Amino acid sequence: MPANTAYLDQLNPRQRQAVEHGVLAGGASSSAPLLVIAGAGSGKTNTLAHRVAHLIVNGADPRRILLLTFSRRAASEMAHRVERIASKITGQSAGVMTDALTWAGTFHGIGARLLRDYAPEIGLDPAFSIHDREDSADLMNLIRHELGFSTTQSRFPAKATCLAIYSRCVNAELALEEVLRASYPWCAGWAAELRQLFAAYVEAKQRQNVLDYDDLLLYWAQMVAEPSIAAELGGRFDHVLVDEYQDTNRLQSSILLALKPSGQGLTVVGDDAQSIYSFRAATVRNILDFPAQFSPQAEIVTLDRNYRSSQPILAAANAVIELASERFTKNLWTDRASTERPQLVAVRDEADQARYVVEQVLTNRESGMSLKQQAVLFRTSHHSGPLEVELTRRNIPFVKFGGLKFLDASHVKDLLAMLRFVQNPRDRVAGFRLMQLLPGVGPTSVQRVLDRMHDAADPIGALLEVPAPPRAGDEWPAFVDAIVRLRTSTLGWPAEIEAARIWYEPHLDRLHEDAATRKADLIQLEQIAGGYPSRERFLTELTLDPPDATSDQAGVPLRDEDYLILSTIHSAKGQEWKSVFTLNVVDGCIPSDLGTGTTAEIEEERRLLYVAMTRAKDHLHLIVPQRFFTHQQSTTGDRHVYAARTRFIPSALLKLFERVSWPIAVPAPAPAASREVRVDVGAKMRGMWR
DNA sequence: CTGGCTAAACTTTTT
DNA sequence: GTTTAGCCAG
Repeated sequence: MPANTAYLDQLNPRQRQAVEHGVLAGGASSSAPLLVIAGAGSGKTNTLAHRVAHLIVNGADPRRILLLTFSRRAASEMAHRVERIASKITGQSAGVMTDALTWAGTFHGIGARLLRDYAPEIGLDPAFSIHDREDSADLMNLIRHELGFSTTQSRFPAKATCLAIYSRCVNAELALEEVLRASYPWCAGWAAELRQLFAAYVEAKQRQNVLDYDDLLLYWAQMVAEPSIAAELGGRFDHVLVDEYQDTNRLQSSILLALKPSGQGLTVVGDDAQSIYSFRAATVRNILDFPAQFSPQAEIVTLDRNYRSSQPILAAANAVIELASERFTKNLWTDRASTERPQLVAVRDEADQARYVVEQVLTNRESGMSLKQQAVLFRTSHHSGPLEVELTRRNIPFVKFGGLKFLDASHVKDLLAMLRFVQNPRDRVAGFRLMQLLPGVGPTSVQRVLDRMHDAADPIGALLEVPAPPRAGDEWPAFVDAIVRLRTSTLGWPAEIEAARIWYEPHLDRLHEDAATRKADLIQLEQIAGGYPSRERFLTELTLDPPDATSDQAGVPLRDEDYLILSTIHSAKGQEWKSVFTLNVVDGCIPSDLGTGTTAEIEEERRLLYVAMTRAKDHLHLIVPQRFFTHQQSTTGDRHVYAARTRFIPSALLKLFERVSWPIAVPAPAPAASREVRVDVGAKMRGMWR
């Protein structure tokens, strides 16, 4: 043991137990696997970081530690913390150690790396490209079309639905019929066609040398189903640690089990009360079944002391989750006393809700709380619409997490398709998108060209020889030339992306009215590209870890400034703020209208509210607009509906909240009759055209 | 065959 | 409000 163990004294006994579990001097770990049940705000990240640092300080080789987190952001934050702790312990810069902590990332990111490593041994071309969700849906659509399912009598499920069904089968390790019955009953009649579609989809991916998100896990799982590879891979890592284990799915747990069948050196951390990703096939069974999978069974350490929230906030959050029909963890406790109860704020409508938030945020700032210490959370991305308008109007900077991404913009996707096609000319989705940018080139011409490329041993050679689409004119040779130049270029990265942009810009001008603003985005993309060492790394990592906030696209200048955080509740996982506002705490939003089909779905919505509430340290506002305007194409035009407070806060819980109405007093409008018409503006306007 | 048009359906959370 | 299938002129 190192002489300086003061860092352990800062932990509470349970945390310390989790950190020290099974650690022997020399980095050996000789005991049972470990499950840490870590409630919200219980110092989970800190504990995990201490455990990693403790392992390293005691001689574990950081290059032989596999750290799986939920997002790349979480991975890099963890690496940072480990470094800070380790340098404190050893009294020197521990950068050397933690730079070696190279196997920290998401399941998907690590999977991609391992697959490229082992590609030759599993019959995979290591130059594979990775499709994001939209690319995958596009490919699904191409197949759907080829099979003639797009012109069926009654409508075939949309491309995104097909992909969602496929994805669920894969991630939940369930049969198609099972998934259809449980989650997509309205598609049950299409089972045979869907099966045919999925078979063709898998074949197409293999022919085109592309992998989708699910493949990164699926190939990994298949790879370690081969015992010799499993043993080799498991032997590469002395310690495997998994964060947010409640949000992993069956496939991910099979991978873990294959890597570490005895559980030796395995640590998982999670909280079933915060499980909010079952739509992605995550299952709390992973946590519940974890201990008994091993012999000897895993040791369980529970962290139930909350260091984040004030007592009244925690009391309210506990009360909300206590009503869950099924629970496994205990209530959290804290000694952070406060007299301020969380507020339940009734406002008239969404516009008032936006005004209320802005007013409160500004008041907070005047009393010394920076914008960054405050956050606004919501169930779905578009709930923040009116607030964004109000913030913009009042010149309050904000950064939004979740929702529409920079990479979804069509011009950005166009440019990326160009790079992807250069990287992997067999990528049909990229080719389809790209060639149709040319004037006079439509689906039929593209199909012919891609078919020729597909049949050839050398696709680029085939591209050079294929007859130009008849109406493409000069643009065709220019396109082919651009592709060839990029493939053979000595420009290097990131100069290459600039060359691609220069080819693309005339098309952008032709296709879009607002070409100027779109060009600015492309310059932005080029700057982001500069941060990656190569085209391949750029494409892979951008797909797996897209810049998720508008801050990333605004780049460096914003980083030092103060701004308000807007985030979906999902994207707020693991974070905390002094003051938290939650929008639309009404039935129909939380729980979402779309998520009230089964009890399991409703329970997940309840946990979602719990997650939102437990993000707050000192001040929590749950806002309840009384009235919603609906803009559906109802026959009578726009109407409003009255909303009720969320069912997750029934009357019995109201005593835990302070109830507020805003605005406090509505001044009575002057009666219209007392006002005389002084000028008939409408008549004047009509007169202008007579 | 392409590309512009209209009508109608769909609408969450994310690696 | 946005996407998608289908129609039709050139």
